[in-house]
Amino acid sequence: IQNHFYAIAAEGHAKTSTFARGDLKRAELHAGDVPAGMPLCMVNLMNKLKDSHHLKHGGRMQLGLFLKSCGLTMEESLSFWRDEFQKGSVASDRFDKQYAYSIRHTYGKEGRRKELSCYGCMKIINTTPGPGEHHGCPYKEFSEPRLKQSLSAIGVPAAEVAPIVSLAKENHYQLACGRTFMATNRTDPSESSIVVTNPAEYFNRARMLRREEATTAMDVDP
RNA sequence: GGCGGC
DNA sequence: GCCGCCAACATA
Ligand code: SF4
Repeated sequence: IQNHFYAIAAEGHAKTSTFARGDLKRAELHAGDVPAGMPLCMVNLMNKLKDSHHLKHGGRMQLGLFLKSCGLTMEESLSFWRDEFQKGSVASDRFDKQYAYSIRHTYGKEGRRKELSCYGCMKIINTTPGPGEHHGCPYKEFSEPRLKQSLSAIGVPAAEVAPIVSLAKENHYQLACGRTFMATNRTDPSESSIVVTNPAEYFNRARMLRREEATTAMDVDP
């Protein structure tokens, strides 16, 4: 038996399955900052974006819908992408013509007016990035040295890197990702393993845990 | 990125 | 070259 991601929702309709909308704010993404608690696939896209000031279509979809589910409003998303692309070779007038419509569309403000939500892990894992693309799941796509380096970079303790890489090598990507979650968050000790199914849920739950920790710390030290 | 229109 | 429209999810 493996603990599922929603194991905490023991109550009647505590309802975490359709993970609550996150509360990520535009200000947390300033200056190319990568907010703590993001899964490796999204950290990777954030880094590539801040590095090259651009992402191909697949990357924009994967990261854009993720940020939306993390809580960015449409205005915040437009601001974020416009500013980031503007640091590269896409001036704001070209951005408005070439990229803004698609963002409004995912927020249900154009065409059929239907909102989209974050890709699930299955879809991301089953997508293979081509040359110059950085979407997809790092636990599947990265070479072993690169995965090790990336895990260290997001704060996984040295002793935890090997077991995670091992899970990834056995093609247990979502388990590897769950183990990374456990290695970088104060999870319930009763959880022996975690299968990550959705990146936004990963992030929103990481923030919940950090918030809980911050408030309990304040209670102890008033 | 795909489809479509001029 | 200009432009519009689309995709996701879980759930019964
Ligand atoms: S398992 Fe899911 S969340 Fe974790 S890196 Fe892969 S796709 Fe992203």
